[in-house]
Amino acid sequence: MTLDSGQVFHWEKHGDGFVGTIGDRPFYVEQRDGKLFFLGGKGGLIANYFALDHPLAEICASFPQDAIMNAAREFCCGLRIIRQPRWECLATFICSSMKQVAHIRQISRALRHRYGERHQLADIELHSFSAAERIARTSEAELRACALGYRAKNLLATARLVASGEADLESWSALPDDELRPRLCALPGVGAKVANCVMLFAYERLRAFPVDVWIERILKEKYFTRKPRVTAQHLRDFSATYFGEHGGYAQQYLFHHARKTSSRRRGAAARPRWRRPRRFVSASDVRYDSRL
DNA sequence: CTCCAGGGATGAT
DNA sequence: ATCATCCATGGA
Repeated sequence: MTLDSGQVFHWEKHGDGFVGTIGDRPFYVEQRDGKLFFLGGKGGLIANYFALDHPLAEICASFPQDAIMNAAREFCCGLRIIRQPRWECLATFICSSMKQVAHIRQISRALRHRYGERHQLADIELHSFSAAERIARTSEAELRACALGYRAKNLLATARLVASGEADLESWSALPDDELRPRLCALPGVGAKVANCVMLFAYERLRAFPVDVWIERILKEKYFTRKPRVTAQHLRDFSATYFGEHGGYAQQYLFHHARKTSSRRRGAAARPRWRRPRRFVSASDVRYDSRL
């Protein structure tokens, strides 16, 4: 559920699990019987990436108690906000504007296969995400060949700022939210929404509350029912306070629940419901399995 | 076929 | 501050 929730776009289904890279290390991961089995690299890296130390029960308890939030909380049981590498997260969300999740995955794949490093894991071939330095050396025309469209110019310009060190994404982790956000928004192709996504998914700012078309629809239809003319300012103030200290988590639960249960998706209602695990997977549940 | 998607930059009120 | 328009592409 975590890897299919629209926060990260490069993990691909393989057998009963997923293959992908954490930084520059290839992994296969598979959740089975309340444990997380893996192949490749070290378990500690996985536990950190999947944020298995986040106190999920406490976080979910901090969400507001209302009908919409309760439904999302139950539907998304076990979903975590993971710790993504900064550049990888920033680059993919620059590419995300006016794109469906399925196509963002396609763009991520095109960039990785063209500019990422190739890895071998057992008989599986996979590519890590393209370094900023590598993308900075390409051209806008070449990026457009990856189906980036008008986003190519922004990705290239931001890659060059990051590669040159002018935008030092790692050192920015020490900044408070109200200084980090304007730094991100100053990058080409980064506005309020993408900045909040990067803060939430790559800087562990769990209050950051990205408002995309789905969340805006939920806020207006469910929380501001029959109140036309809600200003963007009002929506910002509301989402910044109402959902509490882990507002970003709440936002991800609302997003994933809405996307997976939307009546527009054929057969969504007939889909078998997620079963609540006996307890959340934690860092002590990570198992290496060479047979995988 | 049509509709719309995890938006941002720019310029006009 | 709020709004209109343009920007490319392909999934549903």
